[in-house]
This record gives sequence, C-alpha cells and structure tokens, in this order.
Amino acid sequence: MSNTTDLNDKQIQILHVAETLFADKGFDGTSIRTIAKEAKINIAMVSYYFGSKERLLESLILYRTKDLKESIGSLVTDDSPPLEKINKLITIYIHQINANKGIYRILHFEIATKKRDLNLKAFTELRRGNLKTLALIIEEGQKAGVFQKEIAVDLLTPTILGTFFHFHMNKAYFVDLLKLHTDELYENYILTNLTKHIQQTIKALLIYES
Amino acid sequence: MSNTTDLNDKQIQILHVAETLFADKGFDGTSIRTIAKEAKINIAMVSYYFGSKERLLESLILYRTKDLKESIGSLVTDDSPPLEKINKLITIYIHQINANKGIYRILHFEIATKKRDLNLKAFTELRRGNLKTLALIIEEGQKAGVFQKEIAVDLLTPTILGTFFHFHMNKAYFVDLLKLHTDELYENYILTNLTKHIQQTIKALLIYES
DNA sequence: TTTTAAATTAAACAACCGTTTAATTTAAAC
DNA sequence: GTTTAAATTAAACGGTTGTTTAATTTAAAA
Repeated sequence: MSNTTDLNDKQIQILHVAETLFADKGFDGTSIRTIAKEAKINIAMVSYYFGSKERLLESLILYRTKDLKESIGSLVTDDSPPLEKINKLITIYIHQINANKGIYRILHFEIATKKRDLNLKAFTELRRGNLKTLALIIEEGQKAGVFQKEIAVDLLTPTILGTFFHFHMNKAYFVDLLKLHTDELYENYILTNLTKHIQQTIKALLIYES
Repeated sequence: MSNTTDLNDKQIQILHVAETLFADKGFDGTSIRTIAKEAKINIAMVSYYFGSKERLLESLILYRTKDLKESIGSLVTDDSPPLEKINKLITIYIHQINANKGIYRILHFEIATKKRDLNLKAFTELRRGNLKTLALIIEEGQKAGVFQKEIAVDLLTPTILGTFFHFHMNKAYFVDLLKLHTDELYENYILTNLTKHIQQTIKALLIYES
C-alpha cells in the first residue's frame, strides 16, 4: 500500500512489467490481468500493493523520474567552454532518454492526453530546472561573445528533444528509411549520427549571424 | 458499410466526433458508446456504417490524410530561391499540421503503439514523397552554392516536425511557461515565433560553415 | 511453539466493452 | 399506393474491465 518510496522487490518487479506494457500498448490498452500474467502474480496484488491501476501508473512515474534529477544540473559547475557544455547537455539528454525509453514514451503520451490529470509536478519541476541550467549556459556563452545575442532559449529544448523524440516515436519509419534493421544499428545511429546532427543544429543556431 | 471514399453526411459527422475523442482520450480510451452519445446516434450505427471500431479509425485516417497529399509537392515547380522554398515548406508543414491537429495527434500515437498494426501505407508514401521534394530543394541549393555540402537530409524532417510536435504535445507546459493563456495567443505564437524559430534553425544548419 | 501480521489466492462483483440481433421506422423506387 | 431497400432503434450477446471479497498460505514476532 506504499505511496511514496518504500517499494519492495515484488512491487518493483510489477512496475517493470507495467512499464514495458504501458510503453508498448498504452495505459488504456493494457489490462491489469495482462500485467499480472506477465509478472506472474495474482491480479489482486496490483490493488493490494498500489491501490488501483491509476495509482500504479503514478507510482511508476514517481519511481522512474526520481533518478532523472541530477545529471543536467551538474553542468553548471563544469568548467569547459560554453559550446562544449551545450554538446555535453545534448549528449546527456539523449543518453538519459535513450536509457529510459519506456517511461519517456509513457510520459510523452500521458502529457498529451486529456483523459487523466496525473500529478506531474515533479516532472515539470525537473524540466524547469533543466531549462534554467540551459539558460545559464547560453548567457555565459553570450557574455563570452561566442553565442549570438538573440536566442529563443525556450525553444531550444523543443528542438533538441523534439528532434530526438520524433525519431524515436517514428522508429519503424526511420529503421526502414535508413536501413537500421538491427537494434544495434539503430542504437548506434542514435548515439552517433543523430546526436551529432542535433549538436550541429544547435551550434549553428547559436553562433550563426542571421 | 463503405470502405473507400463514399461517405455520407452522417458518416462524416461520426468521423468528426471520433477524431476529437480519439485525439483527446486516445483510441483505447474512447468507447463506441461515448462516440455515439456525443454524435447523438445509436451505438449500432458505428458497426453499421464502418464495420467495427478499428475500421472506423482506419476510415478516419483515410478520410483525413487524403487531403494532405498536394501542398508540399507544389514547391518543386515554385521558382523562388532555395532558402525561400525551405521557408515555404516549413510554413506549409506547420499550417497543415496546425489545421489538422486532431488526426496528427492520433497518428502520432498510433504510429508509436505496438497494439494495432494499421495500414498506414498511404501516410508513409506521403512522407516519402515530401522527403523527396525536400531532397530536391536541398540539392538545388547546394548546386547554387547557397547551401552547405554535407547535410543530413533525412534528419531535417525530424528537426522541423519534431520541434513543432514537441511544442504541440506539451501544450500545457508551454502555455504556462510562455504565458499563452488564451487559444489565440497560443495559435499566434505557433504561427509567428515558433515558425520563425524553426525557419531560423534550418537556415543556420543549411548555410553555416562548420 | 504459539500468536499475529503480511502475502497470496480463487472467486465473485458490478460495470463496461464491442458487436449482433431482430423489429421498426423512414425514405426511395416503382 | 404499393413495394423494396436503407436507416434507425432497443435489447441482448458473450467477453473483458478494474476492484473487492473472504479464505488460505506464508512468514515474522512473541
């Protein structure tokens, strides 16, 4: 019946199964019975441990977003030049989302749907924090004369994350288009080509005189 | 029972209601009974006209994507300079998606989900066609010496559409962040600021020497 | 070892799901 | 006006949904 952080092994096992299923079939497309079967537990255990299906989702989001806090913020104390910081930030973003594909796919849909209004305060705060870090780096680069003066900081994240998400959400299409027919090829493309493309895009945007 | 294009007024009315509901609550989150109630018809009419709920979705996608074909292709015969063509292409993209928010939201999710494998051949062909048009424009710009030599054409669309979709899918977050508290302000921001940002991003990427 | 609490189970609950039925109404064709 | 087809309806179908129950097993505390 835990509602915060005290999750036992069995609860975590359920969360992992639920994560995969929610990511693949959506929340409404996944039944408690399917989760139970996959996790090899009795269907009553979900209600017993989490209270309800929707509370299970909330627990999952909380469980997964807790780990995401750090990483980006650490760039503030980093002492590399601004552009390098930006490249690091992009790399961190991609690695982070790539390593947490499931929950990000779930969040991506849950944020867009009007059906449930989940408490995503923690996630929103994470985003706000990351945005502040980004703004600081941009400002630093501008003061150093490396970056352009007029930059829409609020729209950099949509370009960074949007490019990646669009690629990620349309996996089947790009796998076919770019002939990435194994998981390894696909993963590799993301960590090299796609990452470089996003870094180059942001770099061009930041230092190009228009 | 129509399966191609012969839709009567009542069928179209049903499709419009279904589009809004599917976009808001997802396909699995919307019941035939809800559609029927909203459209003020008997629940049996959906099966009567479309055969099944899934076929209703297919009809909706077909009905909506039919109109999308033209627009982009017309740029091939356009005689403005390459960069202007790119800007036009971006404007067309944004207007098109913005005017068809519902179906794009549905497609965005349906493409990502593993639950149903709908026949999205028509949509894939549309994308392939648009990509070819884009490649032609880039090539033209390169030959004219306006664009850089090394450009990952396949990744331009993820940046253009990804930026817009990310903004669009996270509406609540950006409405709050950018204080766009009326629909008019929001729409206006998309058609001016966001459009300009995407155009500037692509421009920088295309002509910036790295 | 006995007591007490936690974990697990099968079964049942009512509500809802997509779909089909058979009867009735409406409109078109003759 | 009669015939015929299309549209519409209420009701029922079997199946699935999330959740709760009460009984049983397992494990921890005494």
